Amino acid sequence: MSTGPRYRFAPSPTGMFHVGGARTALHNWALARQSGGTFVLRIEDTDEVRNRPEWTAGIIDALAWLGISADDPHFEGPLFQSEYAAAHLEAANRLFESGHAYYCDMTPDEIQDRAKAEGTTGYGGWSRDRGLGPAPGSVLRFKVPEGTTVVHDLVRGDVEFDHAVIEDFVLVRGNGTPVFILANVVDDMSMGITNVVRAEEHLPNTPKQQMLWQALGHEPPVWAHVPVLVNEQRKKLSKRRDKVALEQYRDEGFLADAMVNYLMTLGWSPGEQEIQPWSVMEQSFRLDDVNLSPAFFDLKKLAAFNGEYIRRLSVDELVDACDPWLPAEWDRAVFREMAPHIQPRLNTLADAPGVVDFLFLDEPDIDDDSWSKTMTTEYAQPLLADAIGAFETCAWDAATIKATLEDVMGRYDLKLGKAQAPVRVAVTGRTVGPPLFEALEVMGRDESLRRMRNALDRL
RNA sequence: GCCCCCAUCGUCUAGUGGCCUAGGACACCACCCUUUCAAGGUGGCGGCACGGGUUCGAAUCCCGUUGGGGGUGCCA
Repeated sequence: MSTGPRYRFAPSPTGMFHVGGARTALHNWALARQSGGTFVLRIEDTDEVRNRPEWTAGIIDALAWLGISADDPHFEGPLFQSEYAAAHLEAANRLFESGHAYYCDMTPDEIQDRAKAEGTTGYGGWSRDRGLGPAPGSVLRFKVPEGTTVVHDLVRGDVEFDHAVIEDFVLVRGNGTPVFILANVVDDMSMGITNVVRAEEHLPNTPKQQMLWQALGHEPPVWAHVPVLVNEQRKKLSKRRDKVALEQYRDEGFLADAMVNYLMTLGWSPGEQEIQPWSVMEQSFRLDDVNLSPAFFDLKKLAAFNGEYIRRLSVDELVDACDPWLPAEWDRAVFREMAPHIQPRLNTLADAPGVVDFLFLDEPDIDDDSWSKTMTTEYAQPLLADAIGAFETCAWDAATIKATLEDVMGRYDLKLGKAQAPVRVAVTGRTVGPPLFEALEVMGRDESLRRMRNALDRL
């Protein structure tokens, strides 16, 4: 095990794995690896009603997809918070014994009523001096001392919080279970975490957690709060209304490398060239350089990155990558022949089948608009007939097929752009698609001619 | 309401007092290339929120205003 700094990523398994979480994980991963430290994965599975085992598996799978997994010696875990419940309660008890915390038997309703009566909001520390002991239904609250707490944040600098505005927060619920703020700190302490890098939404928790570290007799970790990711309305990305599931992007044919690269450009810049391999970004990432403003998760730019990464794939890599999106019965050898031609036309791997499906269907799926646009011209029928005649005997390779059609179209005073259209629609069903002559070559003379004759019959 | 954070093209960013008539990328537009559509090439549009300071000099420092965000749970 490494002796360097210990970072951690501590998601809760309450839903699909969030792209924001993915970015935070990447930050921690880069920092841990560049410093020869450790990345601890801790699953915070203490919310019994919202937890689901499949979400935990989803987190681990998604991280592995990004390249963060136990295969790497810098990775430690997964550790499960639920297994440390005894330590959380033991810490809570120590806090009570040392006078840093006290019990309170007021219900939420009673607290609200009293606050209303006194014209204040929140909890007023009313049970501080009542000397209550543990009892069923009572909560343990932290006794926030007077003064201020300064959080030294590597991204934001020093942030000062006045204790007067921090109420005595709950550490242990009435049902005896610890809350996040306590469990999180106790685990970080016992796991020897030295650096906490997380999203900005946790910044308001930080003074409370820092007080807990100190009350428990430890030096707090180095903090860093990176800005949140937002949607087009500039609201924090939410699982409910935004498309945030990393799994979903994977299933739609986004490449892990593209996703990783894009995520890293949110709130940080890898330099003049923003398309960079992970090996480079991992070493150059610095918290000092992280932006302070929320960043919009832009699907269009992600897609552009993805297209760029797809174009950089070798043909073999592309064919392999597309495989999960291709119907099992499609001939991979045929697909492979077309792969180089569709490569620059793909934004996602999931686009692949739709671009070449005509090669594998028994009959082309004729698009009505395409048909009416190209087949209603006066030259469509004679040109198709002539092309069929010429194609019956010419050599069957893309260059010759092209030359043959060019020869035919000369009789109609057409440019290639116009002349290829009826053939394209007859064979592929659409006006747009991969290069036609290459597609014809791959499809073969017999099937190409059959489709052209069928189209001719319809005219 | 209260606390905290933030503010460069539509978006992501470079920029840490003079290299800035503010650079790049995505998006958008035009042209070129072209076998349709892409890809590629070239060019264009477009920004330092506002007002005060400090300074010989400010996108960069300070203050205020405005605007945005996060948090205010016996969720995490």
